[in-house]
Amino acid sequence: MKFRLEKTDKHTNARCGTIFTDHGEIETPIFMPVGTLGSVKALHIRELKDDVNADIILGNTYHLYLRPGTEVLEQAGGLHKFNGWDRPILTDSGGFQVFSLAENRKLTEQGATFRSHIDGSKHIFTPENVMDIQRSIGADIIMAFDECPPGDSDYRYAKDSLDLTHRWLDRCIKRFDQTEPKYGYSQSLFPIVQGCVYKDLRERSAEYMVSKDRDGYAIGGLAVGEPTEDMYAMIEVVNKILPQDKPRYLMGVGTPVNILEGISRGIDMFDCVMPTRNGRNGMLFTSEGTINIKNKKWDRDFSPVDPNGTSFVDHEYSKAYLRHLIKSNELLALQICSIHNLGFYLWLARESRRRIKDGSFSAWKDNMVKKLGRRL
RNA sequence: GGGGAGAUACCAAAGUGGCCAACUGGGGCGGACUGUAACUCCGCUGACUUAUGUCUUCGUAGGUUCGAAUCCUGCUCUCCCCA
Repeated sequence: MKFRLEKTDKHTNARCGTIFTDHGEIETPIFMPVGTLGSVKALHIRELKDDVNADIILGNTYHLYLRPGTEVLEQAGGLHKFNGWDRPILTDSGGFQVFSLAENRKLTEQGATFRSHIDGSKHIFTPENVMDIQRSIGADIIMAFDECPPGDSDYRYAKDSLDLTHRWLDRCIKRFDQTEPKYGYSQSLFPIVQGCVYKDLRERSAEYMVSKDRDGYAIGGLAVGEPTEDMYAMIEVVNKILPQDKPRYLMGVGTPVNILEGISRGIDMFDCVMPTRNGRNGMLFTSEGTINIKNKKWDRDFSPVDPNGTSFVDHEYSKAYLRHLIKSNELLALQICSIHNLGFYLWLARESRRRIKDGSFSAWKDNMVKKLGRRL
């Protein structure tokens, strides 16, 4: 995997570039739809490609390991062959799942033990087996196994957690570098900067990650309960240290405003469940603000779902019809909402890229941030 | 014609003397959701009120009782079975 930095904004730290993988190019800034179980919920690959126009999607180590399991994935020839997606894939390591399944987890130096949410069976993740599993899944970009502490962790906990994440990273890298890809194309391992909301920890973590000289770097442990301003501050702290010539991935973030603020602070890659999950729950993101399509006020609004939208669902369906579908529990509603939201997120990333290129990003972004926070 | 059962809030359905403005579903209204255990979760849903509270409700008209959705009587309506 290679990254080419193409332009940096004059007024902000925003930048654009291209990531080259064996499954194709990714133009940054980019938003990556989340496809936890090997599928972006409610969408066909055709819609992802032709309508949403996603360059890369995510998969999740934790979920895919539990089901269908690495044997099936290996027999299939990797996740790309299994799900038919021939563009790049990134897999998360499962570190976040260990955090979000807090009741069942147990962290030790060796790794994390947890119980399957499917059948209650006991499992262990270690830096080594998480690398092996991600080799079997075969994503183009794979993530280090980290601990993701809660946003309100105290300094002591944050520091111990960070040290553990760093020791685990060394083991991840060792195992990764000792093993080969299984399907004939290359994979890249991204370390994950942690450190909660503590500046010195974040700086130390970023410096440690950079010393490992990998193809790209992720910032994790943000948008996990800490104030938004703290999140922005941490991004700034970390991005001062991360190298210019490598992509930076802000994990799990976020709202459209979060993404614009992230871009203007030098983030290149984002992922978030928000467009799909919130979409399935009736929340639509538009360039004018946020809509709860379930609200009664839309029941006779026959205007298009989003007149400014880029996907066909935005023009083919009306708000009133979409409201009717979601109130009636029709599956089509989930599809329309998900396509719309992903289309919007991808548009937001592409428009940012275009604006960075032509020099109009800063003013446009300030104006967009004002509009995007609105509730319609 | 004979026999039986029942009428409770938007719908369905508990409740058979005080803890009942009334369980529980559904529907309705609103909210939440940030590296997806999520077509999920959480509120509200008689009226007025921020709330305490006050007022009006369990087919209908009376009655018994300190007290009635609950007991008694009349009326109205609905359903089932047999002819």
